[in-house]
Amino acid sequence: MKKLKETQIMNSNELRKLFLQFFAERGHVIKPSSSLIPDDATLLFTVAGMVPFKNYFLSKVPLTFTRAATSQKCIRTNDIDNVGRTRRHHTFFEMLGNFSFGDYFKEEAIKFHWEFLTEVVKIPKDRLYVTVYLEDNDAYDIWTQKMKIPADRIFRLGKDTNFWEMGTVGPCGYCSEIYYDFEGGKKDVVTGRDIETNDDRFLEVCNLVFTEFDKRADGTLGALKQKNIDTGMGLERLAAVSQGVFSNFETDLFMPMIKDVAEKAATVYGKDPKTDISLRVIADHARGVTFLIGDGVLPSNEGRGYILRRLIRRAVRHGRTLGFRETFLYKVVPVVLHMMGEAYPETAQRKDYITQIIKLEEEKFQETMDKGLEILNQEIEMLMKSKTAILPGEVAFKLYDTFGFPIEITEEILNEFSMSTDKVKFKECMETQRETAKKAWKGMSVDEHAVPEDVIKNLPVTKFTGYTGFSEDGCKVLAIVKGGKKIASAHDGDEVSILLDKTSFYGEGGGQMGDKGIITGPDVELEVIDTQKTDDRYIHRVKVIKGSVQEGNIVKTTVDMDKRSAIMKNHTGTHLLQAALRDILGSHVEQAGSYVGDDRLRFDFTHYAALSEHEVRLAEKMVNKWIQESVPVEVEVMSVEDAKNTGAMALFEEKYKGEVRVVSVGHISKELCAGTHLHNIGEIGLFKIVSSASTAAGIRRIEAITGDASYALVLENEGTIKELKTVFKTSDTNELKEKINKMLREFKELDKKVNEVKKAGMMKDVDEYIAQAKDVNGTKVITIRFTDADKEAVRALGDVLREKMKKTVIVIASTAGEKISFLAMVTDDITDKHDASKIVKRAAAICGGGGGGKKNMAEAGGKDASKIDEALLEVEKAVRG
RNA sequence: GGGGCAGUAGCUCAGUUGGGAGAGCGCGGCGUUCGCAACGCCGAGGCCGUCGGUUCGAUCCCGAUCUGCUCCA
Repeated sequence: MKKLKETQIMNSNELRKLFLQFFAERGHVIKPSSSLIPDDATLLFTVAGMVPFKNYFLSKVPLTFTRAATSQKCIRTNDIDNVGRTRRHHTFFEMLGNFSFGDYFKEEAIKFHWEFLTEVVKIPKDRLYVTVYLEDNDAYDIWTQKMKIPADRIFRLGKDTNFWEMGTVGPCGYCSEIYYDFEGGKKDVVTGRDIETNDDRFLEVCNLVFTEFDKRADGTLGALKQKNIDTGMGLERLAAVSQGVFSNFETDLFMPMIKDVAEKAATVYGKDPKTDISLRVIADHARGVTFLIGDGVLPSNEGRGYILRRLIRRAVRHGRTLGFRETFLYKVVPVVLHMMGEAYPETAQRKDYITQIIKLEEEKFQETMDKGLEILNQEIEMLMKSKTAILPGEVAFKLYDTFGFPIEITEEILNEFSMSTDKVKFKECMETQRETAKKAWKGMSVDEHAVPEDVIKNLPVTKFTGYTGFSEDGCKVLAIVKGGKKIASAHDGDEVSILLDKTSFYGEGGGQMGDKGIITGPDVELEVIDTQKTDDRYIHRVKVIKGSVQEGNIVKTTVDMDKRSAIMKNHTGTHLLQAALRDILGSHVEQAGSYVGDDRLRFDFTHYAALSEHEVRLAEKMVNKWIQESVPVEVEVMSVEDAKNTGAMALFEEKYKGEVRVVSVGHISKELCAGTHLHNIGEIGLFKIVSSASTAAGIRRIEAITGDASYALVLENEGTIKELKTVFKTSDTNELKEKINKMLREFKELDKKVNEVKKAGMMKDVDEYIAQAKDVNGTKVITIRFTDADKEAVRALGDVLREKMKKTVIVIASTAGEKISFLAMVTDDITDKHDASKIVKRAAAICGGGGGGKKNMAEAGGKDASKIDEALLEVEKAVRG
């Protein structure tokens, strides 16, 4: 390992701080790292530093600042298989970035970064190379003329590396990158191709993106309204350069975990390439899972939770190659947070919770592994018997696909038996699975009620007036949309979406469902079925009941008051429930989703164990106690910073909006929330929890009702009990319980007795039946007829007879209501001559039925009861042959 | 969103040409024993996830649905 004397060695905490400080001094607003879960449904994770600023770049929100800088935590899993094998691939990483929204452009961006790298981090200039886009003369000139970079250190490269675009259309632009030369001081000639391909030697330290174009659908480039700067400098790479190590993993960001895990596995990093990979994977994934859980992701079978689960399982799997057989990953969390706690105090605070979740998931994976091992061992046994050494690929795939047993472990174990698996076939199975999933995905239909983006973008933000009132007069119709297209007017019976300049209808958001109600105009009446919200534009889904409506009309919005007030009761109730749960279970309880409707409320929250009956009752009791105190609800509008200072709970990621609403209920609860709330919690009435369940490991769900709904439930329950009391002829509830219990007990006993008596009744005649036996060609035949006999008793009788007799055919016919059933038995000594199944079939056929069974015992049914005797005679014929 | 597997006693599970619901552990009682461990004997405990279809008859076959596990997106 080559130490670079010239570069000042700095630890990553210092580097992060210096970067932000550097840009703060240059007029940038420093934003805290946004959550790994972006406020953007199209993205699974925050994959780059610019993600939280997406709406700024797209001019979707008004700018309150034009320069910003962040150290942003990111997750990328697209080339997860490379993690651990290379020096640079990570799932979790931090991106240092500075951004300009229509403020400074190329020159400053270049100057800032050059200055930061050479003067703050003190990287020698002769170790740095620069790239620009082929046609970007501006950037080229800035580098050569203003920055005085020799021309032989600048390369013009193509689209792959130096042109940035977000998708097929939209903002895009040229990039300029700065590379670090690990082998600086060599006298050889460096070419652009070296920079592109020799990543052992040249490391991209930062990427400066100059967004100035708007790519149209036809591929041509237009000018963007505002020119933006988006830069990214990987902290891990910067640390490697500053600390003079080739691999990111050898920096202080990873070594503590690697050392810790190596020590516990009784090995040393650098000893064996195979264990080194595992150590790196674990160090990397430990960071990823810590922050994912810290940001509220929980292991599950889909979406983000699934990625998290995969990371945990990959790490555990690599732990196995290091020799761990017990849980170990959760013990790495404190090491991660020891390093990162300074920069991410909120995550460090949740250490116990994160540890707990990982431990649970590790244990769960242990279970699925045990299960898989069992199956694999059976397969191996079969292979040994058949003297083959190759496990079919389909079997390996099934083990993986159905039972979640990792293919690597399958291979590892097979190896111990000098066996292998058909990996080609395995991959084939994987591919078909992938394709079928993709095909099914394409079949998704687009929402026909969706309002196209260009309509939204050209309208002003809707003013919501519904916090204070239910109806609003003088609202102007700005757009009417049907089937994804803007239309001029809508008429009787039409179902359309309508956008207004202001409205009293709440658009679905923050778990609270959208309002319903009516919109009326001079000669129109619209029924509002639902209200949605996109980029702060409220979309009313309406049905035209009467008349017609057109753009420019002035209308009045009137929310369905009964429904809305039920929603408000449920929403304020949800806040109280959360407060109670945090009080009872602990501060790790956090909202993991919610639904606030007019019928009920549903609250999902993080908690590692199922709630006991007692805890549920306790929460309910606590909420009701508060309600009886009739505490007023206060709403304050303030800046995000002020809100945080008051200690309000931010349920969701702040959205870089100027102002937020803080909803507080006395000393009980204080949350950032855009929903509609009551004036006083006393209005809730009775708060009743109706169910407590789990939706995934580590996540619980409580459903509750309030107001009229909970009162209705009480009435209903009361009615049921009253009815029961009438039936059981008692007026006392305790007596009712006793009576029911007593009755159940008695019924069971009676049922038993009746069966016994029936059985005994049949049994007492056993000797008589035996005496009745007819001899048919040397075989005895016993036929019996019962009415209303118990099936079990009939069988018992048959058993007794069969045991007592030899060379005998027994057929018992019995009726139960309309139906007839036959039971035929043949003693074991003559099953070679007579078949109970055949006999019973012949007999049942007479009565219009069929049946069958085994040779010594068979059953059949029939319909025509008048022919039972005839059927029994048929038995004799059958025996006769 | 799509596919695979599973759902049977308190727990872990077995149960095929569709025809009498089982084992082990645990629990209760009795016994051998000074006592414990151990063993033996007896016993309680089941709408075979839910609903529908086929059938004379379904734990079993078919369909739907719910729940859990798992892979893919």
